Amino acid sequence: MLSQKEINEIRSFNRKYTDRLGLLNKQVFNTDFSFQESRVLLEIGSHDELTPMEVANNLDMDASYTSRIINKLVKLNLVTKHDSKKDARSKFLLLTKAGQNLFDQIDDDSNKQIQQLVANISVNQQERLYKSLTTAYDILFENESED
Amino acid sequence: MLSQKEINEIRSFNRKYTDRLGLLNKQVFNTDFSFQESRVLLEIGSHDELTPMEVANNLDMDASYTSRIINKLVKLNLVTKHDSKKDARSKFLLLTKAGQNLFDQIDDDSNKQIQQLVANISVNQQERLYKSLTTAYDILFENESED
DNA sequence: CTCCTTTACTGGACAATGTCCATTATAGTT
DNA sequence: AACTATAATGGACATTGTCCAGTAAAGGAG
Repeated sequence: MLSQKEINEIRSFNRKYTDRLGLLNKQVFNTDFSFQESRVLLEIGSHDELTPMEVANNLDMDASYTSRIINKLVKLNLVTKHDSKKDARSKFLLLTKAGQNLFDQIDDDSNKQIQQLVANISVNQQERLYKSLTTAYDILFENESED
Repeated sequence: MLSQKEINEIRSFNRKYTDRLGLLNKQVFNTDFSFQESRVLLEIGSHDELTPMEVANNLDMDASYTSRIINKLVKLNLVTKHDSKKDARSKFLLLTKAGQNLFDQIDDDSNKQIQQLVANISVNQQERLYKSLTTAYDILFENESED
């Protein structure tokens, strides 16, 4: 059982860590696309041939909202919809060349975000941070299915 | 220097950890108040006699938006404004009794959120998680001023 | 096949959240 | 007194997110 003091320290970590990531988000990401648009695009690019519904589920977003975002990405020629042969209600989604380029750029920016996060600490401390976070990851998420 | 693989693992931790906290937020918190309202109330309750501007700065929120939230809390009788004797432009803020009650409740809920986070892992693993996160905290934030 | 229920996707309407700019009043400086 | 800066706030608006209902197809059960 965690003590109240330990719980408070974890809460403190959560607050400062999410604040820091939020700040870096604002600094690092291309302002032409909203955070959610980027998330959807990343999701589509990371798992070929997802359906809109799968995107909504994976990102825990409202189906209608997701649909609108996807349609916006389609209008911007970043994503294409294709008819499923198995289920005529479903579409599956692919990135266009431009979508792939944007994907690569967002991916780069995400790397930059981590580099910024550790920019002011020594290489040794970076290694320690990495180990701490992956330990936490393993404890919290190792017995789960997928990203 | 972190390798690309290490950066990806940290990104993966960030994604899953913030997702998890977000989910727990939704489950745990009293729906009568928005997340930002709760943040403002917690901030006012944690540091007596803040001014609206200080709240906005501490939480990195727009001054106008903060002002509106504070005024809503005042209308709900959770917060009172008092004239500053040093600066007639400023007010300072205090929780009412009801505000203090809500503060305590949100504080409880925040503790519950952490308890949920670790509900399915062994006491040993909880200790390891605690150590990992506080190590990360120290590396990232130990040479800073204040919460 | 027909009826019934469920699922995928979407649009309309709206609610909540957040941003930008201007205004008022006071402070602080010269 | 004149000028500049700051605190607080309201108006207008943009963005983000939610809810509900409708359409079309799938997947049964009989």
